[in-house]
Amino acid sequence: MKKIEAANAAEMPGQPAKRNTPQKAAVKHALGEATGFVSAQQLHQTLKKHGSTIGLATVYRTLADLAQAGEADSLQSKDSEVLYRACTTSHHHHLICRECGLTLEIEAENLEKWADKVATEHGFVQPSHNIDIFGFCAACQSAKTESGVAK
Amino acid sequence: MKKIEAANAAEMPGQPAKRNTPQKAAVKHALGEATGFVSAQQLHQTLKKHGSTIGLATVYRTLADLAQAGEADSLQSKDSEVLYRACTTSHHHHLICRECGLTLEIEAENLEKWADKVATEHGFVQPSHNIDIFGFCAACQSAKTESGVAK
DNA sequence: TCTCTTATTGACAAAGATTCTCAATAAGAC
DNA sequence: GTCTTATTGAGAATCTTTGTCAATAAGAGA
Ligand SMILES: [Zn+2]
Ligand SMILES: [Zn+2]
Ligand SMILES: [Zn+2]
Ligand SMILES: [Zn+2]
Repeated sequence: MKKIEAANAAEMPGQPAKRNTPQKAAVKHALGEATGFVSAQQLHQTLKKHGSTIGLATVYRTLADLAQAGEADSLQSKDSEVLYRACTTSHHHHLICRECGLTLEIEAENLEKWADKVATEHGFVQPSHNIDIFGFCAACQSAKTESGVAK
Repeated sequence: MKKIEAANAAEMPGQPAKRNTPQKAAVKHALGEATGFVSAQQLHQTLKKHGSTIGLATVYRTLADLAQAGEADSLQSKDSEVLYRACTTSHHHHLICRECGLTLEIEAENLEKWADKVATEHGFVQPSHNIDIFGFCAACQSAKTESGVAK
């Protein structure tokens, strides 16, 4: 029969208690090692390549948890898959070419502050953000113009 | 045999000439009508509901074109689908609760300028951006704390 | 207006990504 | 150790997005 000793101190209406497992640690570590954004599938491959027998579903679950906990940021790739990045990684944003995919890293101290301030002002905690700028790079720009597809 | 009179003025190495079709117009219109972000599937449903016999693939293709042309912004939903929004819609950003999904609209004139400036400075044209802030709203925050799942 | 070339479309298949199911396993508390 | 149950892995099941291809119809030119 079930023990109903709930009132002690760490769960009740909320979610059940989380457990620490080597799988979660592995995903977290792998995400940290990765440079830039990576997909769940990629991480799974990497982990297996390093000997882990972790399941794909677990990678997805862990990544989703990390994102929800604000420990990872996610982004949508052109290839219709979700990419993740550890939040600790030197934080920066991207300027991406809609045509060729060229990506430049952007830093903006003020922006970081602004984002956190907005969140805080509205009573939100553990703020994080997704900021990406898109456009057509100089190269693709001229390529288009030259080929007559101009304006 | 093919006519090779290319050199006249509007295509050559680039893409073939685009054509205007009622389908494209319909998607564009539906996207404009929509309030906020919508998925390709949603738009397809809406269009069919309004009598259109447009194909799902066409909706996807058109949406992709619009996004590429900078006429629509896209965003990744929690439900792993891509959401689109007509660029004309009064532009603003979102502060989203990672727990309950509560979404607040954020406006920031300076930010818009900043984003466009960054793009321009790096030689990019037709700039657009995705800026979203995440966090846990006050309600979800206290809910967690109370339930002991706190920190 | 009539023709001709070919971009576009729609239905369906195919590919992928993400989630679900469930029996087996193993944290974590006692 | 023992017990409860969160977590896991494998595979099925879903679902979103893309590719295929014959049929259709813009748009340019006659
Ligand atoms: Zn480019
Ligand atoms: Zn930032
Ligand atoms: Zn909330
Ligand atoms: Zn903006």
